[in-house]
Order: sequence, then structure tokens, then C-alpha cells
Amino acid sequence: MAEEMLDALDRAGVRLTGPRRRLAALIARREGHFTAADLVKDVGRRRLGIGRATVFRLLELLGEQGLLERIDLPDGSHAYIPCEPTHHHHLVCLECGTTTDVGDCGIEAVTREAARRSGFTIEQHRLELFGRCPNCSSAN
Amino acid sequence: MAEEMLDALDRAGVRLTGPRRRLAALIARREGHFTAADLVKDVGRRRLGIGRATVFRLLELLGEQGLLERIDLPDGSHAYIPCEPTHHHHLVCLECGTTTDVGDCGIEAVTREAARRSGFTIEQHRLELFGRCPNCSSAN
DNA sequence: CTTCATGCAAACCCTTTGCACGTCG
DNA sequence: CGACGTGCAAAGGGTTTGCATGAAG
Repeated sequence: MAEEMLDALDRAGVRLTGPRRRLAALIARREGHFTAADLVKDVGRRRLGIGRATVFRLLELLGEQGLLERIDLPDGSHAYIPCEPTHHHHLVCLECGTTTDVGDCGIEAVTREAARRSGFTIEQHRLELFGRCPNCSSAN
Repeated sequence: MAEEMLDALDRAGVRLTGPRRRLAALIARREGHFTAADLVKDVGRRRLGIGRATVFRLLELLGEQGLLERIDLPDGSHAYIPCEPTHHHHLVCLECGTTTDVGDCGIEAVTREAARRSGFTIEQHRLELFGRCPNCSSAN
């Protein structure tokens, strides 16, 4: 997973520096969504000596490559989730933070219908689903 | 429109003070989405002597009443749009900022399908559609 | 060796909070 | 009059930027 990221960065023509390798490893070992602050904390805890700026810069790079997506949590804060660079939507567990991707599920039809009703030309859409993952639903 | 807001605030038991009346008027005369900063600028331009804090506090109040919704633009920034206090989704014109509400459009089926595939229990969803409104599509 | 990346700190937003004063009902 | 609302300034997060130094190819 970390390799996948590094490969993509390599293909994008950016340098595979030490900080980037170490950060990619940190991201890969995360589960579910995480915030930039989480990563910055990880970096500090492990005394990796990587600066805040570098963290944000790598998050942006990975976002451009489609390996990371920034989502907006219901409380308005931002989080990142690792994902495949194909079109999809996110399911976020509100309890443990786990995320899953789902494919189309018929949303095309919804956007077509909305376009018909409104007269808009729809260019992009964002669908985020929040709830409880199988684990957290049954634990409850 | 401003009256609608004031009525709702009244019903909610908050005081209809001068600053709140003036702010409601400013919001009512806006078209499409706007940011908190936009409102703060309006306030300054007209020398209404209303503080930043009051703007944010009213935005929050109106949000609680369901008359205003905070949406996340594709660039990650936050904006507010006036809307009806019923469940719906937003269509945002990327060119002029106009917004429209659309009702269900079949999204229930989509969430059910996503739940089935993933095993998640879905508690809330957010769908935002971005594109061009009839005006801006034809002008092009 | 040249270009690109880094760390640090400071700068910048955006939003919230504390508090003394004003005002609505 | 008493509770609630206000403006101001300061504090607080999160994110970006400027710049001298360091590493990659």
C-alpha cells in the first residue's frame, strides 16, 4: 500500500525522499479516516523530525494522484481517506472511523433525475454516506 | 424571506434584536451561496457596526432552525445557502453560485443498495450536485 | 551540480470565546 | 429589572508560505 503510493509519486515525477517514504508508511498503516493533525501527531510521537508543512504537502500530492481523498465529516472538519483512483463514494463509520468505498449504486439515475427537474447541467457530484460499520452495529 | 427567518427565530424563542433584523435582511438579499466572510464584508461595507461574532452566531441559529445549510464546496471551503427546513439536496451552479433544492430523486434506493453491499447501517447521507444552472449553460 | 524538497517559524484564514456593556421584553 | 444579546479583541484551530539549508537524481 505504501509502495503503491510511492510508485504513483514516482510516476508523477516527484522525488522519493526519505520524509516522503516515511510518511507514506505512516499513512499506509492507518485505518479509516484520519486528519492532517493525526499525521502530524504520529510524526511527533515517533520523533521522525518531519515538519507540518511536509505533511500537508504530501497530502496534497497524494490527493492529486487520486490515492487520497479529502472528505468533509458531518461536523464540518476535514479528513483524508486512502482510496483507489477511480470514481466511487465513501461510507464512513461514525463510531470507529472505518471507511469503505462503494461503486455506482445507481446514483447516475439520481443525478439524471435531478438534472431533468432543475434544468441544470450536472458536472460533478459528491455523495457521502455516514453510519455504522458491521462491527460497530453488532457490538451495539 | 427575511420575515420568514425572523418569524422562525421568534418561534424559537430568541430575541429579535436590531443586529439580527439587519443581518436577516442582508442574508435575504443574497443570491446563491455565500460565505461567512461575505456577510462580514457586507456588514463592514455598510458600516452597520455588527461584529464578526454576531454574524457567526446568527448563522448558527439559522442553521439550527433549518433555514440555512452549510455546504462544502468542491474546493473544501464552507458556504451557506438559504433553504427550506425539509430534507433535500442541493444543486450548486459553479459559475454563478445559484443554488436550487431538489427532493428525493431516488437516493433512498441508492443508500439501501450501498448498505446491502457493505453491511453498514446508514444513518445519514449528504449529496451535493455541482454543475451549471440553465442560465449559465445556455449563455455558454 | 542543479533542481527540488525540507524544516522551521511566521503568517494567514476562519471560527470561537471571554468579558464588560447595552438592550429587549 | 433581569436575562439575553452585543461588540471587541484575543485566543484557537487548521493550513499555507518564505526562506535558508539539505538531499536527490
